Amino acid sequence: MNASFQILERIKQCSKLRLSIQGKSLHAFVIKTGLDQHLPLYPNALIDMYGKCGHLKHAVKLFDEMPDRDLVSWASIFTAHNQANFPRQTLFLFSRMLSRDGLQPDHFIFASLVKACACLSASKLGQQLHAQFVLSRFSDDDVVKSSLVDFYAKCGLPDQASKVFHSIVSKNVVSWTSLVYGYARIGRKNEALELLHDMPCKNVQSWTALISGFVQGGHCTESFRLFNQLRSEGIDIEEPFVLSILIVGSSSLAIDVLSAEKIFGSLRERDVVSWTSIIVGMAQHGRANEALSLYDDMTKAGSRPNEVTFTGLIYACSHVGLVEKGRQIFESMIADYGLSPSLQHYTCLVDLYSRARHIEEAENVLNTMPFKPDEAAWAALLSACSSQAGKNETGVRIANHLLQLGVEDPSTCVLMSKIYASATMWESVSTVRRLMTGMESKKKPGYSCVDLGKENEVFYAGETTRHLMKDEIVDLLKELDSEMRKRGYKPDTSLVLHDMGEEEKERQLFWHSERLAVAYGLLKSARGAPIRIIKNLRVCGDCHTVLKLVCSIVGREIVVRDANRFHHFKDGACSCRDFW
DNA sequence: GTAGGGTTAG
Repeated sequence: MNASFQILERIKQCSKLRLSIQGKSLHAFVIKTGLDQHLPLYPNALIDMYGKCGHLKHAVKLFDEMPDRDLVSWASIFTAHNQANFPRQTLFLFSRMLSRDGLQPDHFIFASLVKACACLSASKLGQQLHAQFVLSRFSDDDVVKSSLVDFYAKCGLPDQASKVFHSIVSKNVVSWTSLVYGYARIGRKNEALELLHDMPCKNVQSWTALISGFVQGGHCTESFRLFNQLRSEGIDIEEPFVLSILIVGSSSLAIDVLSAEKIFGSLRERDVVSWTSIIVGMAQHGRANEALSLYDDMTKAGSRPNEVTFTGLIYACSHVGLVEKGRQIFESMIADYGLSPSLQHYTCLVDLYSRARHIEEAENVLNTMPFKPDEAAWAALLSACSSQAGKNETGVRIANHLLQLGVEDPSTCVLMSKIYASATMWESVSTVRRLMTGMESKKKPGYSCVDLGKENEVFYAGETTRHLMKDEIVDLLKELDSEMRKRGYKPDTSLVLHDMGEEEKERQLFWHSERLAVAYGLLKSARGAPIRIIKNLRVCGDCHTVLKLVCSIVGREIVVRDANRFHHFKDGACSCRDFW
């Protein structure tokens, strides 16, 4: 019996230290010696070990072969999926746990489920779990509470996070840090800093959480100011972790002083994450050639790219129409690096082909890839069909398919409606319009934030805006409008949903938040400086046209980060090449 | 005495 417990101890060590090779040989040993027949608690410890060492498949295999699974088995398999970044699968498996094994969650299960919800920002489900947890006999558990703090922080609900936080009996660095992150993410700087100040146990991670919270929430200027402040106070934060975040932060601002390239250049040691950060940053800004040449440097420097690196690279190729290069990179990822492409990689590949108008190839990828294509993947192809003459038949087929599948993104609806309209399928057009009206009522209010370095100003859509400089803003927008019309601009009202006259629809467009923000930026920023806008939703088609015209009329660069990507408007064109 | 949970990067 002693020997069994010794083996167990060693398996635990392997989990903890992520020693997958030793773990595997222990597994082999257990089978060879027949210990698996006697070993108590077999194979939960092995499932945990495989999960922690990143061998999800092995963990799942052992789990599936188990005749009787207990809560520990389920908790281990949930953690394995969370760690492999499959939070959806965790939640799916939970429903199986209830239905198949009839087990009720304990505190371990609650914690891993809440974590999955946090990863997905699944606020409704997470709150349901919270309610269930409160009613359970585990409601005193501090770790679950801590996971809830993180969950609310990631969902952008710091007040809820704080409520749970204060109910924690023995608060530790994890619970504190989660709340700091929550405040930072939503831009509540003073609260974040105060909390950090009061924190008895702060470490490098806490500072990092603060900075990354600001970056994630789009408050990039703030994160740099903080970074400088911390440096001047002698706090040791020059570790690759923070710098990687700052590379992301600086590439989302496209600023000069501490630009991503500069930070990257100053790194003493470059790991796969810092290389990937700079590559992704370049790719997002449409600077594909720089991204590709950095990739060359990376491999020459002996750093091994991973899945995320490849996402960035294919994305980069896709933006400049380097179809062949993108395909090669995709293949090299599998053949040279032994990585298995995820749904996201396939979606990037579809995007690559679609943007280059290689519609058959794109459709072929969708039909043969080992994943069920999601809405984003179909939408990439649909977009190509709608902008290419003669591809309407394919477009209609895909739109029909999407209609059956269920659509969630209004921009997909816009594409579908375009396709149906050009096929004169009016009945389908109105079906899609009805769908969109339903979405409209659920839509978050759109806003744009103009970043002027020292200050930020947020604008919401609509003429009720009560801004001190409203008159100046409107005058400038009118002036720009008439100049744009001289250059052939015709408002595209096809995306305005409300049932109203054409003129009224144009008025709606005129008051879109990004225009107000750009006008204010033009009035307030230093001459010649780029105007930087952060928008919570996607830029609409009409605003995209307007911004292209405005940048050439005023001779200024306009950078918009919307919900999906960056748009660099310069000399009448956009870095997204009108495909977003 | 035995196994499972929560913070920060791309």
